[in-house]
Amino acid sequence: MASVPERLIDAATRLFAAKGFDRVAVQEIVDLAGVTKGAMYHYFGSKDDLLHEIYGSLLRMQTERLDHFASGSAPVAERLHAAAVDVVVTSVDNFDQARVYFRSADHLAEDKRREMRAERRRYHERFRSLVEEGQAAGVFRTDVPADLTVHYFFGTVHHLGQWYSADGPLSAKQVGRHFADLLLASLRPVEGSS
Amino acid sequence: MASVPERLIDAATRLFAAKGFDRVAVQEIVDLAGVTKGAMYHYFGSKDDLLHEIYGSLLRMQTERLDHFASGSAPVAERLHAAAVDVVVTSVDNFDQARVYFRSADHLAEDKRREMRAERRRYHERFRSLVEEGQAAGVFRTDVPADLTVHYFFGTVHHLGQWYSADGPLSAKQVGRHFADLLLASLRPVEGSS
Amino acid sequence: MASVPERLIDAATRLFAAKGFDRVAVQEIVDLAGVTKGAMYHYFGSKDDLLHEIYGSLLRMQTERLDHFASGSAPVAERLHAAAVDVVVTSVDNFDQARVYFRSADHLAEDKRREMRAERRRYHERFRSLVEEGQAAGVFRTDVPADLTVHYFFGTVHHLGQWYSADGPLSAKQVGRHFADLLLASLRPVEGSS
Amino acid sequence: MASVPERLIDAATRLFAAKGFDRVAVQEIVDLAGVTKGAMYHYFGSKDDLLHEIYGSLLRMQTERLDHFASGSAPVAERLHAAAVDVVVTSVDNFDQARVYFRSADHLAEDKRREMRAERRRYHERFRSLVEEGQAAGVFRTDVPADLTVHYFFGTVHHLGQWYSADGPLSAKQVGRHFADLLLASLRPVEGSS
DNA sequence: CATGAATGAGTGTTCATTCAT
DNA sequence: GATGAATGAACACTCATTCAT
Repeated sequence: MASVPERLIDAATRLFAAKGFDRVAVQEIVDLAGVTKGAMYHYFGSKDDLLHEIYGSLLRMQTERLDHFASGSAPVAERLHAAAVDVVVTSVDNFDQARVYFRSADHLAEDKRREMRAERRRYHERFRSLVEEGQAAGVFRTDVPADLTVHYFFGTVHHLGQWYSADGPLSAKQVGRHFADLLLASLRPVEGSS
Repeated sequence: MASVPERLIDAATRLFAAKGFDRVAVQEIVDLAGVTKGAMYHYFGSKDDLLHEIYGSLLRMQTERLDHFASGSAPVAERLHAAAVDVVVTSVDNFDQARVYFRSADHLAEDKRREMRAERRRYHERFRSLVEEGQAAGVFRTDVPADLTVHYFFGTVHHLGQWYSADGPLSAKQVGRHFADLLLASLRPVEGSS
Repeated sequence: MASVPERLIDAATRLFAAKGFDRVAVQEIVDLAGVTKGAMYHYFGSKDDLLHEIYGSLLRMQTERLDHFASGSAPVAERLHAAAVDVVVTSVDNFDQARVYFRSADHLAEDKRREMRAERRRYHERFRSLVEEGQAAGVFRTDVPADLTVHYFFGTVHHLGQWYSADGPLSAKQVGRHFADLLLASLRPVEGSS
Repeated sequence: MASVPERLIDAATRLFAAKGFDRVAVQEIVDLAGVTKGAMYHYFGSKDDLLHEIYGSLLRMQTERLDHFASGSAPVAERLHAAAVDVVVTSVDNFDQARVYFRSADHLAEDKRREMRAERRRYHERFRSLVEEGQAAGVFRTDVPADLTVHYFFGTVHHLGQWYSADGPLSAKQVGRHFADLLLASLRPVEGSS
C-alpha cells in the first residue's frame, strides 16, 4: 500500500479534480485516503499545501519534458510539434492532476500563487522561444506575436479537461497530433507576405 | 441609479469574476450592491440563481451574434473569421461576465448545469456546422475533425480571462483578428492531400 | 367566494394543522388563500392573531355546547355522556381546527396565551362540575378526584388528532360513544366502598 | 462533570420540553451545555438527531418496562394495572423527556419519523395485546375495540405534560394508580351483556 | 507518529413584519 | 383597501485548523 502522504495526494487529486478545491472538505480527503485529520496535518501544513503539491508536480514534469523536446537537434517545426503533442498527452495521462491545475490555480494563497505563476511563466517563455526560433528561421509567420500564439495554444490545452474523455473516439495521442497539426499549420508563413 | 436586481447582478459579476463563485459571500455581494440580504433573496432564489443569470446572459448574447454571423451570405471562410473575431471581442467587452462564465460553470446546481450545458452545446454545434460547411465546400481541411477544431478554438477563447488585460498592448479586436487568422490558417487544406 | 379574512383563516387552519404553527410561513398562508401579505396584515395584526382566532373559535363553540349539554334536565350521567360524545364529535368535525388547538396552544404570545388558558380553565371547570354533581348525587365514584377524571378524559380527546382518521373504520360518533361509555364505566361507584 | 454528549442531551431535553423543538435555537442548547456549536455537530449530525435521541431513549425504556410488566404471571388485570401505573410514573420521572416526546414527535425528519412511528406502534400493540388477552379471558368488556381503549388511555398519558406538576397535591404514583383504576374500571364487563 | 475532540468564525438562507405607494 | 419591495435579525449548519493526549 502506498505511503500516507501519497495516499493523501492521490485522494486530494481525485477530489479536487472532480469537485473543485473549495467544494472538497479536508474530512473527505482523509476519509478517502483512509487516514485521520491529524495524520494529514502531520504531513501537510494545510489544505493549500496539498493543492500546491499537486499543482506543482505536473507543472514541473511538463517543464522538464518541454526542455527535453525543445533542446533537440531536429528542425524547430518538428521540435515544436513534438512538444505540443507531448503536453496534450501528459495532460491527458495525468488527467485529474491537469484538471486540478486548470481549474484551481487561483485558489492558492498569495505566496504560493506567486511561486506557481513564476513557474508557469518559465514554461510559457520556453514555449514562446521555440516559436520565436521558428520565426527567426523564417519557417513560422511573423505577423502574429509569438506570445499570442502561445496563449492561443495553451488555452486549447487547458480546455482539454472540460471536454476530453478517455471513453471518446480519440486517444490522447491522436488529439495531441491533431492539435499540433493545427498549431503548425496556423504558423506557416502567410503567402504573399515577406 | 440602477434597479436593485441590476445592481446585484453587477456586484455579483464583479466579485465572481475576481474571486470565483465559492470565494464570494452573499454578504459581500449585497454590501457592494448597497442592499440587504433580504432584498437579494426577494429577487433571486439563491446565490446560484445569480450565477445562472450572469452565465446565461453572455451565452445568449454570443449565441445570437454567432447566428447572425453564421447566416450571412459571404464566403464561409469570411463568416467563420468574423464569428471568431466577434466571440473574442464580446468576451473581452464583457470581461467579468466572461471570466465568471469560464471559471464557474461547474458550480451551478445540477438542474441549471444541465440547462446551461444544453445551451453551450447548441453554441458549439452552430460553430461546428460552420466548419463543416467549409469542409464540404473544399475550403477547409478535412483531416482534422470539425469537432476538435471547435474545441481547439474555444479553449483559446476560454483562456482569454487568464491572461488578457485591457492595459496590455493589444486591443480586443486585434487579439480577435490574430486568433481568427490563426484559426483560418490552421484550417487551410493541406497541400498534397485530396 | 368566501371573504378575505375567512379565506385566510381557512388556509391558516389547514396549514397549521398539517405542519404546526412554526413550520408555516406567512407567505404560504397568503398564497393558499390567494391574497397578498399586505392584505393579511390589514385584517390580522400578526401571524399569532390567526392562531388565536382559530384556537378561540373552536374553544368558544365547544364551551357553548358543553353549557348546553350540562344544563339539561336529564340525569347527570346522561348529560355527561352526551357532553363527552359531543366534544369528540365536534373535535372530529373540525379536525384541522382541533389539531391546531391541540398542538399549537403553546405558541401563542404571552397575553393571548393567558386569555386562552382562562377560557380553557372555564371549560375544564364546567366539565368537572358535572362530575362533581354526579359524585354528590352518589352515581359516580368519589375515590378519584373529579379534577383528575377531567384530565383523564381530555387527554383522550386531545389525542384524537394523533391517530383518528375519517377513512378509518369508525365514525366520529362511534368513537365518541365508545369513549363516553368508557368514561361513564370508569366513574361507576366501586363495589364495596362507601 | 458529565460528558459533552450527555450535557448536550440534557440541555436539549430541558429546552425542547420548555419551548418546543422549533423554538429552541441550537445556540441556546450549546450555551446551556457549556460547549460550542462545533462540538455539538461533532457528536450529533443535526438538531434533529438530538430530538431523535431524546425521543428514542424514553420510548425504548418504556417499551422494555412494558414488556417486563406484560410478561409476568399475575392475572391479566393486575399486569395491565401495573403497566398503566408504570407508564405514568416513568413519564413523570422523566418529565422533560416525556414532554419532548409528547409535543415534538412530528418535528422529526421523514426517515427518523418513520423509525419512531414503528417503535411507537410496537409499544401500542404490546399494550393492546394485554387488553385483548383480558378480553379473551372474559375479564374485560369486548364491546369496545381494544385498539380504541389503548388510544383512550395513551391520550391520557400524553396529556400529563400539559397539566401535571410535581408541586401539585398528587405524586406520580398516586396519579398513576388513579388512572390505572379508571382504566381497569372502564374495562369491567358490562352487566347484562355476554 | 497519530488521534479525534473541540473551536469559532463564517456560510447561505428564511421570515415576520413594515411602509411608501 | 391593498400592494410587494425591503428589512434585519435569526437560523441551522460547515469546516480548516489546533492541541492535549
